[in-house]
Amino acid sequence: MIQALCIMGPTASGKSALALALAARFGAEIVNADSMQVYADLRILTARPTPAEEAAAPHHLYGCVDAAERFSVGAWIGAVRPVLAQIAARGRLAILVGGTGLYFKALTEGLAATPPIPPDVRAALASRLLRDGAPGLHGELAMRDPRAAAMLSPNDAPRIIRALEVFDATGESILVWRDRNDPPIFAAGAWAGVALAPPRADLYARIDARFAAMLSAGALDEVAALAGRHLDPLLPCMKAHGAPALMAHLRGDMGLPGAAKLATQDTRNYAKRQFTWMRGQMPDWPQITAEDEAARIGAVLAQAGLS
RNA sequence: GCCUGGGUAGCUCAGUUGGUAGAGCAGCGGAUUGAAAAUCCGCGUGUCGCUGGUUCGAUUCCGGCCCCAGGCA
Repeated sequence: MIQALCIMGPTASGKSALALALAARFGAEIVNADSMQVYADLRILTARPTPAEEAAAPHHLYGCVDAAERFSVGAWIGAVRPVLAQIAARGRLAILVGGTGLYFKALTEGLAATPPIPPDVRAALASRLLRDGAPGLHGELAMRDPRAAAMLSPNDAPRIIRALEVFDATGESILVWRDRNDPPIFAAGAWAGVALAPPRADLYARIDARFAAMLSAGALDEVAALAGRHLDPLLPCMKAHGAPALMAHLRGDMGLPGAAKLATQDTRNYAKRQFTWMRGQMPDWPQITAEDEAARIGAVLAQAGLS
C-alpha cells in the first residue's frame, strides 16, 4: 500500500479537481506541490483551491508563504517533510498535487544537501549580474568551477549565479554537492505518480477561458493589492503568470485585452514546458490523456494499485 | 476619380543597387537539483498580391489590374 499519490500535470489540466475527488474517496489529505500556490497573495491568479474546496478535505502548504519571501525547492522539501510525516502518523494517504516538476523530482529522487547561502553572497552576485551580464559571470565561473561552467549556457543567468553562490559560500563545486544527494523522502515503493496529459488544443482553450474567469473572480483587485506592496519585482511571486501583465495594465501601460493576451500566452508557453518535463523527467509516470473525470479516476486507481 | 504609402512566413515587419529571401513573436522539439509559473538551447520553402513586358535570369526594373491605409476631391 502506497503512502503517497503524486498528481502532476500542466496548468489548467484539472489536477486540483481530480485530487479533491480522490481525497473524498479515500479520506486522503491534499498537499500542494506548486511553487506559486504556496504564496498567500494571489489566490485567484494562481488558481488555488477555493475556501469551499479547502473545506472539503484537509489541504496543506497552500497560501502559507508571504509574497515578500523567496520560496524554493529546498524550502518546499523542508516544509513537506513534517507535513507528510503527520499525515502518515494519522494513517492517511497523502495526495500531492501541483505543476512544479522540480518539486516532485526533489521529493522522489532527493535533493542536494547544500547549506543555506548567506544573503550577502547572493546580493553581491545579483549586482554583479547587472554590471557584467550573464556571460561575464559565466566567464568567472569558468575560472573557479570549470566543470560546472561547461554544463551551462553563458546566458543562463539563474543557474550560473546558483553555481557561483554555492562555490563562494562552501568552497566546493555545486556538482560535488549534487553527488551527495540527500535521500528522497519516499522510498521507491511508497509512492505512485501519474501525469495528466490532455490534448494540447483543449488545454490552450481552457487556459484562455480560465483567465477570463479569473478576471471576473477579482484577479485584478488581488494583483492591485500586491502591486501596492511595492515589493522587489524579481521576487518569485511577482512573476506569477498574469501578474506582470496585469500590473502593467494597472499602471496604464496597456489595455486589459493586451494584458490578457500576454498573460494567457505566458501560461501556454509554460504548459508546453510542463509537457516536456513530464516526457523527459517522468518517463515512468503514466500519462493520462482522458479528460473525463471518471475515466481519470479509473486510470489513477489502476496505476496506483488503489481501489 | 486623383495623389501618396503599402501588399514578403500563422502575426508584425526587414531585405534583395536583378542571381528565387530573414528577424522578432507564435508554433514545435529539447534541457531542467534551493527564483523552476524561473531560466536556457534548437528548428525558418514562403505562388515575395495577380498578370503581361524587358532580361540568360524578375520577389527586385517597366506597364496593367486587384486589395488595404491615409490624403485630396
